Amino acid sequence: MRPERPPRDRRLSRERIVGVAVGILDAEGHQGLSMRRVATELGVTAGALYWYVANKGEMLELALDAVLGEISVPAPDVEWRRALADLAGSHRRMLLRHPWVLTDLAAQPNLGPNALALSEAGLSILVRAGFADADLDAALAAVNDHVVGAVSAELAWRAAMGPAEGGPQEWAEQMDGYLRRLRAEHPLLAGRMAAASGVDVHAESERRFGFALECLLDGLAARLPHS
Amino acid sequence: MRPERPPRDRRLSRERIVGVAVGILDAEGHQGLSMRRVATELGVTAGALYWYVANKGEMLELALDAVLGEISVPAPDVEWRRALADLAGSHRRMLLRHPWVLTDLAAQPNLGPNALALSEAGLSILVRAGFADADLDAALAAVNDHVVGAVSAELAWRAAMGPAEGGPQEWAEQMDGYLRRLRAEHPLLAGRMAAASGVDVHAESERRFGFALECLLDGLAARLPHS
DNA sequence: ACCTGAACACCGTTCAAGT
DNA sequence: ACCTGAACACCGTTCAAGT
Repeated sequence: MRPERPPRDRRLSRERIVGVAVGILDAEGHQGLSMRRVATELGVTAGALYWYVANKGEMLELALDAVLGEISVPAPDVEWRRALADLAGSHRRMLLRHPWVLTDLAAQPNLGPNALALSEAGLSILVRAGFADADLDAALAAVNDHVVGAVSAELAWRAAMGPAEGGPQEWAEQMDGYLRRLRAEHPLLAGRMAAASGVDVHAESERRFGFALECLLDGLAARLPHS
Repeated sequence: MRPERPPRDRRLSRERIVGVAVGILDAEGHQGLSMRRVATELGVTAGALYWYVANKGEMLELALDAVLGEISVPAPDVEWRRALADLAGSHRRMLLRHPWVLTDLAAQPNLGPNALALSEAGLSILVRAGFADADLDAALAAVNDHVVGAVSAELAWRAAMGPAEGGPQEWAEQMDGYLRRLRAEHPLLAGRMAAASGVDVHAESERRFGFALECLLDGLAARLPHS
């Protein structure tokens, strides 16, 4: 009990900065992240960060590449369809852990070391499958795009279900009136929303993710040069 | 020449507000949008906006639904694969016109009238194709996710190519050193990047978009109940 | 080399007060 | 009903000055 806390490296560093940045982003999203907040969390003044980082944008780039490192690359002897599905699954789980990444992906160029390693891993799987040249690029893009798009939709769905404030009763009444109007103008959608009201968002999202991925893999397999 | 300008409705309205908001977002992205900026562009004080709009978030929601209305829905007698491809294409072009939408889609629930109409249109095409129940949802999600993911990747690519400041010479030298290091650690990626250096980003993005979409449609067709 | 403290030019939002 | 003007609590970023 002698030292109140272990001194734990009072010294600043890029690593420590992006560490707390990722922590804040995970907990509170982009809204909660400010240079001043990161600084105080490190027991330091805002201006001090600019010794290690050019600006907020660079800090975000570093945070982005840091979490890209969490994606696990399948072993090189796994069959290509399985390997691609595993890679996509790991990619998806990482995006669900760090939802703020999606907002960055659309804007930032994203050329950090982990991003490059990830692309190389995807390419090697598709080369093993038999793809080459322009189709190789298109195939990798197809899988990556599906992951990004699917997680984007899953998060939006979760956010739409989230604000169940005022008890489920008020929400149900509000939804009831909403559905009644909907049934008149958009009958198909109303039917699907009614069917979706009881499902587990997480499980259903995972099912849809797999469904589209299998469609995609079937389509890719059919386009293999000599098969 | 008598009146300096036509009086053009000095009165504020939700419509006029989201109109200039969309204009600013198109021209300068999320970074350029502020309540104060919108206000001065309307010749008014920032506080005045709060009479028509609860906060910045609501203004963004309205802007999002406004541009969703630009997507054109194919006629109900078009064959389903063609109809789905047309709808996806129109969706894609709208996202390329308003890149800021992608940042919103990941966060905002997006349940405005135009969003609902769009979902209904997609569902009706897939019902016509023969899908039902859970597969119907998954099929629609698959197509939408592909559009969102593909445009996201296209914009990131364009942004990465964009900052060709200091002349193409400096950029080429920088890229040269980069590629040399890349060739050692990531040979496949280095090869693809070299091959991509001369291509037209717009045309190649469109090709990849179509490639993955055809893969997806093949996969969907194979999963039709009785075919 | 590394950090503080203060400043600058911004934000979103609220709200009395005017008309 | 609709808008102003001022205020509040924030931002990112810079930069002299300290150590």
